[in-house]
Order: sequence, then C-alpha cells, then structure tokens
Amino acid sequence: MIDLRLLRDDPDVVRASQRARGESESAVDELIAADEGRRAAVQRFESLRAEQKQLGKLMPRATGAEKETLLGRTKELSADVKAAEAAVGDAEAALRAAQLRIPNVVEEGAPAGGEDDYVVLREVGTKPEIEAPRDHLELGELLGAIDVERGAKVSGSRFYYLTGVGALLQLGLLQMAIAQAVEYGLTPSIVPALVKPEAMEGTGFLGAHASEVYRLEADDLYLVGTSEVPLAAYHSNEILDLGEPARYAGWSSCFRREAGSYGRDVRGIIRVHQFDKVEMFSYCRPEQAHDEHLRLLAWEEEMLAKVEIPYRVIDTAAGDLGSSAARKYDCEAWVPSQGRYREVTSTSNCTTFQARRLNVRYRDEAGRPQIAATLNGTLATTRWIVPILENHQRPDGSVAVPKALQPYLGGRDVLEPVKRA
RNA sequence: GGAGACUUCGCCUAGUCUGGUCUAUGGCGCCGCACUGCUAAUGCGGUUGGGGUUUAUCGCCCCUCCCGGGUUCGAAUCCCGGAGUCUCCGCCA
Repeated sequence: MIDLRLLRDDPDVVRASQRARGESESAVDELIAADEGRRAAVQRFESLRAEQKQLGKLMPRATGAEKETLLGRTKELSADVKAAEAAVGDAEAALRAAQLRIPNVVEEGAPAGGEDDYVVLREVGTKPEIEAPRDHLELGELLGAIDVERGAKVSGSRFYYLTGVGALLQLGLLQMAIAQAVEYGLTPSIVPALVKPEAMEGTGFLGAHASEVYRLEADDLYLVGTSEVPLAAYHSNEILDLGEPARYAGWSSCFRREAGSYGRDVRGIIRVHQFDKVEMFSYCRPEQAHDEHLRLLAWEEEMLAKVEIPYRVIDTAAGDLGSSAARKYDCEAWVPSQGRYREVTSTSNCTTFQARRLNVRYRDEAGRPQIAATLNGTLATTRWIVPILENHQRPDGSVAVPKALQPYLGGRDVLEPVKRA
C-alpha cells in the first residue's frame, strides 16, 4: 500500500510513477476520492457518536419526563450511529480496494517502460569458449545429478529429482549461501513453506500473481513461492528496534504453479514447480533502504563470484517491477547452451509498501512508531545449478567444481560422468 | 478428533457473576521533574496504539479490554461465531 500522506501532499509523484510503469493514472484520482470519502464518513460517524456518548452520561441520573425525552433522542441516535458506522466500513473497504490497485511508487532513476526496457549496469566475468556446449540437463544426466524423467513420472512435468552430486551440489550451494549470510551478520532462518492468507496477501502475492500460487483448499493455507513471504510476515504487527537493519537469510522450498508459462523452458530445471532457495530479507528505516538495496546486490554478486560464473546486472524497468517493488536489480548468469543470460538473483527495494500492509514499524528518535522499509534478495537457488554445470563443463562431459564449492562436495574438484558420454 | 481453562493499555494484574462516574485498578519497568556531594531511597507527574480536526503546536473528538457479529438508549461486562495459548484424553509419526 502506498502512503496516503504522500498521495495527498504530492499526487503528481504517484501519477508519474504510474506513467513510468505504464499503468493507469486515473486510479490515482480514484484513490484520492476514496480517501476523501472515508474521511467525510469518519467525521459524520464521530460527531454522532460523540453526541450519543454525551447523552448516555445523562441517562443514569435522568427521571420521569426528562428521561422519556432523552430516550427518544438516544433511540434515534442509536440508529443513526449504526448507519454512519456502516458507512465508514464501506468507505474504508472502498479505500482499501483503491489503495490495493496502486503499485509502489517507483524509485527515482529506475528506467521507464516494460520488460525489454531494462538497463544493463555491468557485465562481469569472461564467457567460456565452449564448442557445442551440452546443456545442463544433458550434463546433469551424465553426472547422475538430475532426473527429470522420474520427476515427471512421480509428480508430473516441471518436477525433478536431484540425485548424487546433484543433491550435494544444491546442498553445497545453499550452505555456502547461509555461511556467507552468517559471515555478514544475517540471522540464518528455516521458515514455514505454508502460510496463512494474510501473509500471502500482505506480501502482495495474491494480486497479479494469484494464479501463480498453490493453495491448499482444505486448510486455507498457501505454499510459498519464496521465503520472502514468511520472512516479511515474521515481524508483522510488531514494532522493531531498527538502530541497525534487521537482516535474515531464509532457507525454504519454493512452490510455483507456473500457470501461463506453457512451452517456456520446458527442458531441465530452469523453470520448475518446486525448488530451494536462500533468500535475504532486510527490515530497515526508509532512509537507509537505498543503501541497503545496493548492499544486498553486492552480497548477491559476491555469491556469483564464488561460483565463478559470468553474469550481468540489470536495472529492471518500471513496468516489469513487482507491485511491491520500487526498484529491482537482477543478476543474470551466462547460460552457454542458450547463448544468453538468465536470471539467477533478484533484489527488490519495497520501501514502506509491503511493511505498511503487514504493519511492521520501528520507533523514530522521537519515540513515535513509523512504517519500516523492507528489501529482499536472492543468495542461491536450485536454478544456479544450470549455469554452474554449463559454464564449468569440459568436452568429456565432466564438470569442474568452483574452488569455493569444493569443501561442500567432499573436497572434489571435478564431477565425473557416471555413464558413458 | 474429544473435553476444559484462559486472552484487559510494554510485562504482571483488578474489574466480568449483578451493563451506566471503567474517562479501566494496582504493581513492575521506562521517561521527566524535585530533593540529595554521587548513587540508592523518597516524592510528584507522565507512559497502548490507530484515526479525525489543525499550516504546525496546544487542544478537542472518535476508535481500541484477542477478532467478528448480535442484544441494548448504553457493552471490558450479556448472547452467538471465530482465532490463539495452555491442560487433559484419544490417535499417529
């Protein structure tokens, strides 16, 4: 939810943001009207309620004719108050609906436009020269690391088994991510993968992304698509001490329906229904959020350096931001078999947008509660296995293990095929 | 799955049977002031959060006794539904 005070004081900032995203400016005027409507309704209710309370105080002492008159008036009031209260409820619901229609105000400097209007900030590393590169699935099968056939047999398409060095590789990656997080003072966390509707809604995943989310009807729970959800809801309805940002690194499985992605990335484990991820999450004061965002990005790049894969960093265009994000940077790893970069991390600055809905606050210098800012960023996911296998492959189908990962793979520096190439 | 108890303004707690000076009691903690060489002790005052009004302050007003309904002129208090916590029983790993 955006800040209504900003909306009242500076609606043009919100309009400009809508324009940059390619979204409706009239939604801004609708929200302004809804805000005014609510305040008018509140005032009507409160003045009636105040009179009701005043008269109510006279009641115990009143007698005879006086009491009769009083009762007549208060009965009238009782109905009016009830009606006015209902009107406030309606006005609040209308306001909330209008508020939910407007995504976060885009940070200044973010490129305007849609999916293809991103700006490449930098390219890092050297792309390997590989003649006729094998793709990650072929390599994964050679190594006995990835089994999508049996994944499909047991669970359907877009499911897979990681076996042998594949399982070790994922565990190693995620452990390395946790180790790095701990090194920088983040609190390592293992979080629920099932959450209540409030948590899902509060993080903004039941809006445009609703069809992406698995829902367990019988228990009214949702499977999370990222540990951002349980980490953001972790401090909901709390007032935090945010002298220093509160930082977490959450490990969880993630579940995505991938509705509407038929035919895209059907091969291998690039786009799957279930994967594992270590996600950073930070709560901080709004004025710290910009710097914190760059810090998260730096930590992501440090992880990419450790696995020694070439990547580029893009500044996502306004129209391609999630509804909660004010700015988003993605790191995209080089995938030799595809000859292009694919997203492996994503870090978003959600400013106060997400925390307002989840009611996460801190105390400012004056001791007054204020809405916190939230940020998130990826440290490692199952998908990382793709560029790792492909960039480090050798002609014989073996795969070199990046130095930093070797301790997590029993010290081995190369993964050897278990079947004939 | 079954039965019961509980949920009050940071924490603990009074109030709920018997609806109206509850504008919620007291203690602890915290903040300010006074007193005192310092500390401690003591005294006085303040201390839930949200919203409306206001340029802002001051002030005034409304909401908030787990949540949502209902009864009533009036609900912390009565009724219904729900959530959470705890205890016991059963079942399962």
